[in-house]
Amino acid sequence: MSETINRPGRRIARPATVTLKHVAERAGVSPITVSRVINTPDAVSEALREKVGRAVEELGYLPNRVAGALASAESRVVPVIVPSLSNAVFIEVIQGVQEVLEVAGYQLLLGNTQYDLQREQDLAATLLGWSPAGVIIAGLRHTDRTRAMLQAWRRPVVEIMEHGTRAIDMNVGLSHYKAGDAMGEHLVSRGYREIGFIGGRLKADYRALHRYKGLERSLARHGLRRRPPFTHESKSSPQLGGDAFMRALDASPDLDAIFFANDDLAVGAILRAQREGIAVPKRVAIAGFNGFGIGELVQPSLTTIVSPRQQIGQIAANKLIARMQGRESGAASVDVGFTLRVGEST
Amino acid sequence: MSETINRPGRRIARPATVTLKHVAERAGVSPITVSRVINTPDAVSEALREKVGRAVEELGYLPNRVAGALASAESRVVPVIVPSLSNAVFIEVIQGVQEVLEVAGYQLLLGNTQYDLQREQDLAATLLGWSPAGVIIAGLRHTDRTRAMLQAWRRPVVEIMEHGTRAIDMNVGLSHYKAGDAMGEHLVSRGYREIGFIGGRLKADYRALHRYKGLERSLARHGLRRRPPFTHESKSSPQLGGDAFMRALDASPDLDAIFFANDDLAVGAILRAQREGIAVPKRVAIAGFNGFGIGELVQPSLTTIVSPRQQIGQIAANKLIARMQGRESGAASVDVGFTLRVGEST
DNA sequence: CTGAAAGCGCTTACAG
DNA sequence: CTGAAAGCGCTTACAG
Repeated sequence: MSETINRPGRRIARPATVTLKHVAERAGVSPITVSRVINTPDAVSEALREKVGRAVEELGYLPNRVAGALASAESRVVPVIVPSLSNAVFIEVIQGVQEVLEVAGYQLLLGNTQYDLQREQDLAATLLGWSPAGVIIAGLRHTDRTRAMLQAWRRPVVEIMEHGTRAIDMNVGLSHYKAGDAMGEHLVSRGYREIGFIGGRLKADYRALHRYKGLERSLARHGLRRRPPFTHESKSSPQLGGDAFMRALDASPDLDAIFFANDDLAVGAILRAQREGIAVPKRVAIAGFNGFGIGELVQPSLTTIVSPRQQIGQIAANKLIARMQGRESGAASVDVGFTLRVGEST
Repeated sequence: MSETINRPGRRIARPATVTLKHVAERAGVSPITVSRVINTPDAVSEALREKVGRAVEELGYLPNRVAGALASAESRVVPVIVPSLSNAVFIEVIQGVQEVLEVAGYQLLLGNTQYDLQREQDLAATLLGWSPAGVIIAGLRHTDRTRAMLQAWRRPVVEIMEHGTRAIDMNVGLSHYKAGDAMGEHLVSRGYREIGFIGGRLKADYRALHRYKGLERSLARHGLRRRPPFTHESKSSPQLGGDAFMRALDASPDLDAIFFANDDLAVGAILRAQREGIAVPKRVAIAGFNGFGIGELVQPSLTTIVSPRQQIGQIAANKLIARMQGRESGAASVDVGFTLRVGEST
């Protein structure tokens, strides 16, 4: 299956690939025509479609997307750059993006920054080298170079997860600050007065920090005590949530409610409380953020803020595709909002 | 930022991109040299590296990976084709793959077949068009054309999740049949005699079916009653697990143990049992498959089979990279095995 | 509806 | 350690 080609100044052994040219020869048409049959079948006669289709079949031709991308200066690939894959939130967003991209014939190129903005910058540089049709990237916060790079790039960019002004191009997300504030209001309205916050890596996960800040604002509004967050450095998990919960109660026995940075932690706390015989919400109330299904099943069920995760991915992908296809994509910035889901835990 | 180029038979408006040539001019060297500095910096003098590096900086040059891939007939991209993104198992596998690929400088191209082998075939055809360096694909079962396509392809392929003979190339996984058998043996040894199985979409998710078959074999060995599986058509979730659990007990009150196709379902059943006041394992034992962390936190803790998911991804990626770099990758086929984790639920 | 020519931005395989 | 020439497999922008 391998042939050696000899030409002046060149001698290479490449696997004998079936190319557009071979298909064209077989079908007795020009390569251009084959290209058309493949890319814009509607602009071509039925007879041609059939003739070329047969040649494609017989030769087992696989279009070389790389060559196509180089010639057209655009590939049907969309990088999705997220800070983490261990957080189910991003998985659901990716799912939403993937669903929509697939239907439109685009491929998803996965980038994981691990909450590191420098890594994000390197990743963005590499991924832009693929001439993608557009980019979806988590967050509004980037290095100056990343921003400059994406801004200078002349293709659609959607920043997701948080909603704000000053987006590079398009933006789909919600206000984490308002979400934290809303949870604060809920807890206060339920009569809780000694309210704490548990969350990890708040420097990197600044959206979680915004939720904390929102909570703080709400507490300040009611003249309640604002405590520093109980933090940790490992990635969130139910196990960690349970441990952090016990530590926090130990350190601050006066706490009567805890807002967790996410549902993973909060669900872990509820399960741990159950095991330890700590009454929730009687001894201490527990609240989360995300709205994962499991929160409705644990006992007591979890009060949490539901973010429309999959929807964020879908909207972002749809806006991207609209713009890539030259259609209008609606408002540049979309606030998808959030919902407070009150469970038994508060 | 856009220039119009006029040449015989051609007139296009393309954004003015900085290319290798521009960098070469700026640095006063040839494009080949720039290419070397970028791709094999060790094979180049310190002075050159600096000179070229400066030009790259000044011009904000981003290497065009598409052109590179076309010229070298290989891209530093690896498609990972999985049947689902809503199943955490595949997420963890993807995480493992991603970690390893990133370090080696490869990008992950995500493919989701939605448990549809025809879609898998189309996806594989498209993704091979990207001249990837290798392919990771879930399962040993594919359409004949997919198999033929991957077999004819002259680059490394790793089939993951299940272990078996007759792999296309390399294989990393475990025997789901043996896992089901092992769980059967465990349940029988605990004294359970009326053992059921709950799992969905067993035709598509044939690995879950293998676990059921393994259970059946174990039951047959002990002369115990083999029941048809309780199935459903929606995707697995704790919510669904709880519902299916109630339905199964309703339909077959004599059940004294249930093996769930996965931990999502089993955890849901445990939480539901708790709400309904059904004693686990006294009234009915519950077992799962996966080994997710949450299973250790629910009450009673879940007996399950732990599959090394992240490890599967890592091993697969490492084998791929070894082969792509021309190194030996060890055995073509790796059985990663599984562990029975006995909790309080059996 | 169909085709000839040129070019996309790199890398390869030599020679020096 | 460095460079000139050719080519990777497509698509674009015309003309017919």
